[in-house]
Amino acid sequence: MSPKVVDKQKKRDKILRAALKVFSDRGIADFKMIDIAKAAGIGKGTIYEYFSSKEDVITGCFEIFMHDFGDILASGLGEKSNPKEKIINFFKLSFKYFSQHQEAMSVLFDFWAAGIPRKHGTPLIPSMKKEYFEFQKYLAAILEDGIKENYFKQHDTQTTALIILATLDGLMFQAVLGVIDIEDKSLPDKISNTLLEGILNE
Amino acid sequence: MSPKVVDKQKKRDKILRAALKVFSDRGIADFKMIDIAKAAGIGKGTIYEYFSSKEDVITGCFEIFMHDFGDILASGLGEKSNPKEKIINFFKLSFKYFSQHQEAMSVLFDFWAAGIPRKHGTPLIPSMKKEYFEFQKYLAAILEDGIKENYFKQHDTQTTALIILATLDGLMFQAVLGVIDIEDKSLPDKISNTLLEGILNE
Amino acid sequence: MSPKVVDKQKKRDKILRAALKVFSDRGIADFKMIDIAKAAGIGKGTIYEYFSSKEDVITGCFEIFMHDFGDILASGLGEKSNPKEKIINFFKLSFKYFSQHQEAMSVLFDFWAAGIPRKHGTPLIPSMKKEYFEFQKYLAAILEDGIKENYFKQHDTQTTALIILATLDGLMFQAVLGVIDIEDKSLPDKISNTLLEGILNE
Amino acid sequence: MSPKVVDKQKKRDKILRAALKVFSDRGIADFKMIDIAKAAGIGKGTIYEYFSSKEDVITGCFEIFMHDFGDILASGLGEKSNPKEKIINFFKLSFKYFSQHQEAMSVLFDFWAAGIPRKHGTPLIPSMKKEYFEFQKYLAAILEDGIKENYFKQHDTQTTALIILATLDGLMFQAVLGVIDIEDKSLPDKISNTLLEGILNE
DNA sequence: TATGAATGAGCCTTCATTCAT
DNA sequence: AATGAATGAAGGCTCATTCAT
Repeated sequence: MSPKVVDKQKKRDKILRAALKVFSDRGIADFKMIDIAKAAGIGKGTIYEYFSSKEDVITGCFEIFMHDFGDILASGLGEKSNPKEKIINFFKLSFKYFSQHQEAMSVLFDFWAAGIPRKHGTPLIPSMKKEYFEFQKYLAAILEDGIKENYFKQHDTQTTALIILATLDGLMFQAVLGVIDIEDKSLPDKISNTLLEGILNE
Repeated sequence: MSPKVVDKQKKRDKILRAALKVFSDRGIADFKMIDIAKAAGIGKGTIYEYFSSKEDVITGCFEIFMHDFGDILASGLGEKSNPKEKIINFFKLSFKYFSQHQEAMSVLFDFWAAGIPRKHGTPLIPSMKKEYFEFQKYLAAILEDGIKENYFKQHDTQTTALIILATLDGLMFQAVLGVIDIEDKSLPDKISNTLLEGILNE
Repeated sequence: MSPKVVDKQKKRDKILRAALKVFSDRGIADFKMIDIAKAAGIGKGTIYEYFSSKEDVITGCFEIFMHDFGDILASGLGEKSNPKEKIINFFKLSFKYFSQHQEAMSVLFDFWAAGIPRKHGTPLIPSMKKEYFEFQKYLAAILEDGIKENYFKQHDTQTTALIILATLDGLMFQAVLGVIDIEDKSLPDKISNTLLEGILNE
Repeated sequence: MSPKVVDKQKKRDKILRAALKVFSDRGIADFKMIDIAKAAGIGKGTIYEYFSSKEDVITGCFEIFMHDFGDILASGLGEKSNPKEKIINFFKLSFKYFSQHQEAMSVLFDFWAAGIPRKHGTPLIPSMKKEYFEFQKYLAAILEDGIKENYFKQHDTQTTALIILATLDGLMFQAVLGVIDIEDKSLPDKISNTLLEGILNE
């Protein structure tokens, strides 16, 4: 009488975790649906019980990635009171997340490429710009607070926020390439020294 | 040496220019060989007279892109004597290049994604890391000069070079997304103020 | 004998009625098992408690269709004594049936196509020819009676029966296409005038 | 310099002939694209150089079928002057065509089923009704001529035309089922005797 | 040298059927 | 008995690549 009961959300999540692993190993440009099925230990057709298409898996994967990353940031948010420390902490938390989720790091740039608007067709991840603004807002708020607290000079916080984000993004790419090591504990301070001195009040 | 060779080279280049346009419009993940043939105004089979495979076109395209970009940097290299100006100039020249080659900007991140090493298979652009080191060397040399000239503090120039590169890369991504405008003439100074103050000697 | 068996039969019938509706809406070539389940208000798997396969549902559906249609004919059989009226009545009863079962009308030609013998494989409805002979027998008997009663000329009743059946079938197709309207009460007489005059005794 | 030249129209036609054969052998509901490729002696992908989809092949096949059949009718059109003979000739020509194109006969009823309008989706052959009206027009014109020539009684020629068409269609179905034999030379006269006497002027 | 018709490997997706609950 | 989650066989279609012209 009662059919098999499955936690749909949980299984969807399980598939997405498998997908992330596959994306990381083969790249979004190259993976096959069967790869994900195998990685998730399920049949090929089962994926389509939870996702409508290949693209839907990619999009879903981006969403949990953003969600996870957002959680990490939120969890470490209130820890520091010094505004400069907060920014450094942003780098530290980011490094920590990607250090713990190596797969996410490789995939990040596939996501980027998939988020770029094109003359032809809709990008796979149309929400990329919106997501970017969220991060900008997050950092700009910290900078604004820093100015209010007289810790930072008066300056264009929106642009600085973008520059900080740009640096993080670029560093993540270097990490993926193997040019830098995000486990290197001295890195956040070096970044801070290069990036933030210009906006400090003497 | 013979005119035939020159012609071959010229046509190969023509195809690559067409390819870059196509990559920009559709993304490297999505383009078809026929797109390039149409864009180049030639037959589908003709591409294979100049390239051994689809991958070969992508790789070739990355090469002319790097070559072009290198030329721009080299051409503007000697213009400034002030080390800080040299770094700012690096951003200015980069912005100028991508401003003049909008297609290249969209494709940049496809190239990035194609350069990431994977657990499975060889990346499409295996030379990415090597190229990255070239840029690092270029910037580190400027920074070292700046230290010798007592313009910059003593500091870890290799890491600073990477941070500067990271920022440029990240900003390019923002430009592609439409978050920043690289035509904005105030941008290089803002970047310099945020990035370089920390390493300036008072 | 036991109530269970009756229930089984009843539910099987319910599924077949739902199937007929689905066949009508989507065509036999296009329907899915899930469509029938939904139309019957049951689970997908439940169909397989009553039918061994998709083909079995189609066959079963054809059977109830023939059964229903046969009932209609049998019920109206004895009403007329005039042989010509009996033939006209055959058309009238057929039109009445399909008028009351619009779904059956659309499906009729799917059944036809499914009844055609092929070089490759067995037709879905192998009994089509046998069923056809039943109708031929039914009509030929009426015609033979008419000859005995001196109402009809001596003629090849078997062939005439087939011609009458052919005309009915063809008209049903026109009705499905929307070329004729089987509700049109003048139609049976027009048919009779065209079809039967040739065999009437002056 | 000059590429391979192919008579696109001829090859398209070749594929359609192969398709008709396949439809006949397996039915439209059951055939695979690879069947057609094999029957045409070409590769699977080649079909898609000439047709956009599986459906497009079916539609194209219906078109050449109608074209061929129209040609047969047109070729035998003027041969008879007696209006009754013209109608009989219509049957004779139809029988001749299907006798010479056995494949077309089996497929006819697949086409029919594919022409039926459905509540869900567009029929594969939406032009079926339009085609039907052409035949009706063709026969009604012959009947009208017969009336003018005082050969036929005044009567509803449109309906008679439909009844004649209906009979032909139904007979073709019987032929496919193997109930009648269209090679039987006595058949057209029997049909005429049953069908047309009622509209003859005594 | 240039071409585009031909090809088939390969992959996404569907859906009839199964079976654990 | 009833269910619907799971499955994988199957097939339509794409497109990089080849090669006859």
